[in-house]
Amino acid sequence: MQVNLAQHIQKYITLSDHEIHRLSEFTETIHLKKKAWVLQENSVCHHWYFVEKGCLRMFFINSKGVEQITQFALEGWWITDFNSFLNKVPSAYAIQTIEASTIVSIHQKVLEQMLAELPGLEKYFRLVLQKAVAASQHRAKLSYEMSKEEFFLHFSTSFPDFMQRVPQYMIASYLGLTPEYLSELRKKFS
Amino acid sequence: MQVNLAQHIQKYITLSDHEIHRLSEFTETIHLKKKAWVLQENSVCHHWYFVEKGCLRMFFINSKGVEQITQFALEGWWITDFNSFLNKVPSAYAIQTIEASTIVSIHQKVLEQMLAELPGLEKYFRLVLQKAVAASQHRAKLSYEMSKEEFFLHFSTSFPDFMQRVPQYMIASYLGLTPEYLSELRKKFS
DNA sequence: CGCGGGTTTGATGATGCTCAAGCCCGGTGG
DNA sequence: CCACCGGGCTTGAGCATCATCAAACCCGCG
Repeated sequence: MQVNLAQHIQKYITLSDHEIHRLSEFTETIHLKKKAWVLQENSVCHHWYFVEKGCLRMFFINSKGVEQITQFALEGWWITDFNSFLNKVPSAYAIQTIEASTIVSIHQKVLEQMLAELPGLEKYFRLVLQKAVAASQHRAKLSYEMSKEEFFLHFSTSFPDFMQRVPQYMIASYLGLTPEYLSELRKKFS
Repeated sequence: MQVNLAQHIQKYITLSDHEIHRLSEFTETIHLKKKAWVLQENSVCHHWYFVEKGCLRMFFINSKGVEQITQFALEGWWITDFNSFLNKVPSAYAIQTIEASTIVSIHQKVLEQMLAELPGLEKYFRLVLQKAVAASQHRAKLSYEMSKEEFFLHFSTSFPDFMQRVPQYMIASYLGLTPEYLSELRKKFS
């Protein structure tokens, strides 16, 4: 699966040829292999990343020294640490590829320049952010109303393909449960 | 405490007199008393609400029939159910005032009209949404890394004034713990 | 073929919920 | 002005969910 950024934008707004051209100048397309670092912990996250192909994870190291995944990003998703991105403070997170991936990166300052020059793009980013907030509201609701068992079941029936795509311990981390307990649940529902 | 919408916008972008004027025509300012309904469960949430004064809560009824609060909105915050707002589907949430409040409401269609006519405002909403995503990332991180006890302590030291402002059972609901357990924690740290 | 990361298994235990009861206190009606 | 009422907060016992820890197992890869 492959998602081109310009095509993705055109699902939300119409772009002129000029805009498409300028877009490619403001952004940088990067090919990465498996387990490559996109963002190191403690460095400022100056970029916002769009996944054209592959899969990323964002995580931090918790007080017990364990990697805690807070987000995945698949084809067609944007990802960044907004606190670091907006306030230029060191990020508490790391971002890493799970598979070989192609991502489009845009620097925070360049984003603002681009939007100043191509204000028509503002709408696209607003719409993308609206969807992101909708998604995070939905996820918060699920975590309020479901037990870990229900959450696991919901996730595995909603995204069976994704379950195959990434290692179990990453799913466990994202779902906020231990690999041992995930294993128990898998057994229970197999 | 009172926050005027136009002033709030001007913390992010500059507005012309014309824009300020048009803004007031596209929006509606509403005065509500305590426990007034802003959004009823199962109705479509056509509006996005800005709190000028007072305090709102957004909640749903969980499988046990208990109100589960997912968000508060204080002065200077926007609130809506984005899934309902964007997709025009009935909302799973209700929104209600906690105190007598003044809110500014904008209809989804009117928002799009307004932004088409006043594209300079796109940037404001993008920035507001970026901050909203940053906040939800932060909250998700806290819920991953903290026990309920730590989460309670963090919240009560971060927002001591807010703890006074709303009933305890609402704080408990928002923090995802039972009133009984909150009471136990309060005792422990008093 | 052996190593090592990932997964499984099972015993033990803590966190935080449920349920039932009592208490406190502000509001309302007599 | 007082008695009562009821919503919210507290207390405590018992218990479920899910984590921790240790060990074994599995299997792909060097």
